[in-house]
Amino acid sequence: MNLIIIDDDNLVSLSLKTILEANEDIQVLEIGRNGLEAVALYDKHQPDVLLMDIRMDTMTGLDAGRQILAKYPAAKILFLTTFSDDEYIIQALHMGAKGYILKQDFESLLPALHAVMNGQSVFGSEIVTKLPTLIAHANQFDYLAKGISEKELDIIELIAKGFSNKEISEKLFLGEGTVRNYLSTILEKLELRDRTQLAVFYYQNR
Amino acid sequence: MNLIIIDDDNLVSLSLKTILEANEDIQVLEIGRNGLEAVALYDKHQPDVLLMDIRMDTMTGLDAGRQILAKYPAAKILFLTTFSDDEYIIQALHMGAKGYILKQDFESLLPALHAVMNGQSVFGSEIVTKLPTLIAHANQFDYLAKGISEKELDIIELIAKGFSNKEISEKLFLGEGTVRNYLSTILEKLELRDRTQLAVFYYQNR
DNA sequence: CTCTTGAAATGACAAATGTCATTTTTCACT
DNA sequence: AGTGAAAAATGACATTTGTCATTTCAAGAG
Repeated sequence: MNLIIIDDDNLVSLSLKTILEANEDIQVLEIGRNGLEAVALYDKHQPDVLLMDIRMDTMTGLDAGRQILAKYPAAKILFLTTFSDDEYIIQALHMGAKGYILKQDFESLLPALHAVMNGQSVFGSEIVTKLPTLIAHANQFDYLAKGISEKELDIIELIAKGFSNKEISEKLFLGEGTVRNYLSTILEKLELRDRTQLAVFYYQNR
Repeated sequence: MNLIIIDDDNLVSLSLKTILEANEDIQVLEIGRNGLEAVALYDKHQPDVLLMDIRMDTMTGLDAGRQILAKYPAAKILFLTTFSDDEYIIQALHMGAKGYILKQDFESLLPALHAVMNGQSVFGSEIVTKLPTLIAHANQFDYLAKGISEKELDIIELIAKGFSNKEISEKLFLGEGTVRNYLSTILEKLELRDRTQLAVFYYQNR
């Protein structure tokens, strides 16, 4: 099995190489230090599996992965992560990575590699348990980008829980009319018509 | 590595056993034919990994898995499936299964087992790609169970898209008042107060 | 044919909602 | 203290929404 290892910490790459090559059927073709090198090296060798750190300086592992998969859709990419970088997991999944496991977990690496080699996807179990909630929190709509203030966001969230203007005004210590005004501007900013559409929007963008 | 295999098709179990035991470090302790036997056999042997079909006659693999995990939280259960039984995947995940792979995929089985043995979770890649949508569609609320009719369901869906009563009445060729009446009874059945709460309910239960 | 039943409609009403122009309050800044 | 700009409130208004009692209509059962 041919591998390429990418990690910005040379020590990590080298120890991985040593550990893995102790196994006779594994060959580490080359080692890279960042996303750019990952793309180049993949192009050069087209290894069976690409073992890559996710957070690196020059180019993140995700970007590199995307580029590689664009060119080689069948590429098998296994991400290494120091601790569970929650934010990246979904993206990695969505991108088409074959797995996501902890660096520390030396013994797991070998079987994981074999599994990936055979077309499976492998995830550390801590990660799998988190998956449902992670997916839920992904794809968040960026309200702030649309010029929506903190207070407006509060109101959006309360509407998305089904509260009436009156209830919202009480919770936020505002006049009911004020809440109505806020809602009015929110609707305008998001180009929606009424509170129900707002609730729908809220749930469809997350 | 000690295994127990559960499958209602004896032929499957036996061929699996043969294939796996060709590998010297694997022992199949015993074979079972349904969920009940799975629980009993797990109790008896407490194997390293339990390899189990998901859909079986007497007791489904999921139920068996749940019972086993209740008693042995560290149990490693790897589900086998004929084709991608979409409905079960989420449940299996949520239950704490260590994996979910296709029966046909003989070569994958061995590395998958080793990965599981080492604390990873393994999934066929077809399954991983589906995951996001699957999770979205899981947890569907059973409207029919609450005595909600087809037409009422239509209306719920339209409200959950943000349409007004007028718009709904046009789409459904009903009077606007009729739509209001329908909504009224829907709200009562689901113990909600207004259309916004209905939309919220809709999105939170799926 | 009549009776029953359920779907669809009507009309009337109170309450909630959304819009808009205007005012009051607050608070930071000089 | 005085000024300007947000933030919050007010009041008036049209519209939508939800509730309820009642009516209409069609289809199937007897």
